[in-house]
Amino acid sequence: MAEREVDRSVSQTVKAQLALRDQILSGSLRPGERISELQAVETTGASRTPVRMALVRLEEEGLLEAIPSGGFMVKAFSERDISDSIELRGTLEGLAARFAAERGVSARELEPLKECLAAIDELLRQVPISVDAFSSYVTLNARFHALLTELSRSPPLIRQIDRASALPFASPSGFVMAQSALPEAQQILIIAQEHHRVVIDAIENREGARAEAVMREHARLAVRNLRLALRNRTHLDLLPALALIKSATD
Amino acid sequence: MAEREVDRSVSQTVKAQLALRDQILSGSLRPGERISELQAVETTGASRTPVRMALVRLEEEGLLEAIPSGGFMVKAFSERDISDSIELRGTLEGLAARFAAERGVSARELEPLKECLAAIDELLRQVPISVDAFSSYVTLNARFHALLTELSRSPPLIRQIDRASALPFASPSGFVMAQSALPEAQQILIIAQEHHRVVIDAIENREGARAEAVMREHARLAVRNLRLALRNRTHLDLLPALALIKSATD
DNA sequence: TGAATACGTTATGTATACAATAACTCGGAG
DNA sequence: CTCCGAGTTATTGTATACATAACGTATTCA
Repeated sequence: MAEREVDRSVSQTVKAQLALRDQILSGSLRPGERISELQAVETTGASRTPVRMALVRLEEEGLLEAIPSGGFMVKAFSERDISDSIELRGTLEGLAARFAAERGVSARELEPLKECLAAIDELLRQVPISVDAFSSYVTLNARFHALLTELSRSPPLIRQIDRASALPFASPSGFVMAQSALPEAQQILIIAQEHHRVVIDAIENREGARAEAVMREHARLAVRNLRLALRNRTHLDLLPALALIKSATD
Repeated sequence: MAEREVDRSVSQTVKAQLALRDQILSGSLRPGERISELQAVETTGASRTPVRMALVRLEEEGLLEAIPSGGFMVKAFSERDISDSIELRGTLEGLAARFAAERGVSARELEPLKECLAAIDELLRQVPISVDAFSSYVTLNARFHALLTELSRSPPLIRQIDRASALPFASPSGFVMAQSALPEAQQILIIAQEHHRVVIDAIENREGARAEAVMREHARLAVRNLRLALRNRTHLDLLPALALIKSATD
């Protein structure tokens, strides 16, 4: 064995996967760029076998694309790919909300959602919102969406939503950060929070159709805001996740 | 190198993946059963590295589940998991139909869909439908759904639908075969065909909401029929794909 | 001078050896 | 008789060596 430093706390495969994902999302690896296994071995510290397993997982996750002649490259996305992904996720979350409403949710299960809601309310009281508060918002928002998804009690649906969220631009942190650069950010967040409130209310009152509708509207709001953010390209360098957008790199 | 027979026409990884998937779907490997790598090496003819890559892919595909202590087991599904997956797929196909309607589709692009429709009409003229005709129907139906999905022109959505369809019970062949055992099969297929007709009409007339609604109804029909099929357990041994249902194995 | 082919280099696909961990069994003690 | 523990075995995780295919470069021929 070489002088390789082996971290036994997590598996080499997971370590490599996280490291490579970071490199992709941070923009170290550009869209369309081929990923060299040897290079990945050096940067991640794992050997080729776990690196290859990580590459396969990232391909299935949608961040990488297999090259026919062999190997993998960083996938490139169009602006429409991204807005479609957001709408897709909203559609799935709408289904989750409807399932939750139709199948019934106890007050105890709604408790953490309401706590999340209250915490976000607290943050939004700041005008204008600080960068730190925005960072907290991103975390809380992600937590809210994850909890809501769980309420569906449908493992296949939860799994699929996780997949849809794996695409970074569709993840809360992705598009919420995009919105943070906008002057309209505060107003947007207030509307989004209103959606959160309505979906909980609809679930409590077992109104499946209303719960579904508001989550879809929530996604449409996000799509509109993404478009706005992409028009204001001046702020886009703040958004590493959006480095994946093909057209932005040209 | 041992006396191993190496088939160089396809990659060992793909070969192993196909072989293992077959074993799972055919019921050779039962739900909850642990998959031994060594055993998989023997049955697939590939070595451990490609076998492991195949296992990772099948896990991402949803057929396998990682065991915390290491290795993989065949995933087990409840009846609700399956009906949820069908509804999930219907929801995604509804979105695809809406995208197609809203974004517009040329007559030329609709041509293959209409050919598919006509071919199915031809099959359904037989009363009662033969087993061979049913087999053809499964193929044609899968083709119709695939073509419809393509019309959305949304790579992320197409990808996600493929994923949702990877779960065999949600795939056309899976649940359509389940329906084939039912005495009501013929009537069901006629209604399903009517849905196909409506969605094409809606797309032609650029009625997004109607296109989406009919695909969702299409899925709800499938869910109802799956429930019917599961009540008639006498026919279920004909349906290897449904061997994945947890409760059916008890 | 340009194009095509052959050769060399590099990177991926595959196989296997080695290491570490988890499960199982057997034995002993309470 | 049961429960706990140590040893052993089997299986997975990791590393690396080898095979093969693709790409780039250089040289030669037209």
